[in-house]
Amino acid sequence: MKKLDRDFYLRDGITVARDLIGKILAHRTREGITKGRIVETEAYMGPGDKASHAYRNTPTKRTVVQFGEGGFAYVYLIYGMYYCMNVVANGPGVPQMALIRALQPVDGIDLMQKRRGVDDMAKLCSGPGKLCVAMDITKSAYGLDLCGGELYIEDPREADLDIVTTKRLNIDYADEARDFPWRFIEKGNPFLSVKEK
DNA sequence: CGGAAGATTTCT
DNA sequence: GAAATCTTCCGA
Repeated sequence: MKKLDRDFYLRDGITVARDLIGKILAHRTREGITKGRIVETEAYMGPGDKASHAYRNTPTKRTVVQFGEGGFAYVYLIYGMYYCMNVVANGPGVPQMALIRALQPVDGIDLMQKRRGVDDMAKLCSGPGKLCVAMDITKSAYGLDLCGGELYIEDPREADLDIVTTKRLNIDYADEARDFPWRFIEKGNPFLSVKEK
């Protein structure tokens, strides 16, 4: 299977987020390799997007990788308990990214079950915090090059995916940014973080 | 320098 | 519905 190359990431955050649907996220660790098919993402567009950590357009120790070149992993701790994995999009100086919200387990499922302490496939990676536990993505993955051999994304070249666009979740504080239609999911997929109504 | 709040999950 | 518990932002 072909790895996504740098050019894929050097586009705007919305395009990258939408195109990531159906791709395979892979993480190679000492214990073994885990892979998951991306079924849900959200785009965060930096300045002008109040839900983004880069809203103020000033790099901090935590967000500095967002301001670098696309194709790197942005991992951060949320609520002091869980990690969330993002893919940096666009070129240097443009803090846009795609948050990976849900995966469909593909490889290393026994490893995921062991890390999560859960057997139910549908609950292994159905949320940003969960999938990071299942894939063993922690701050040590911060800033990894997705074009490298440890953490990367493969392209299975699936055709005719049915992608649905919705509003983003859990950002009620972000005023008008709440209503931006920047969440992308594969229609009808049973591994989404929130079930379709 | 101190307090507040958040791109979440899990259990009651 | 609340707790767990870290990083960052903003006001004093």
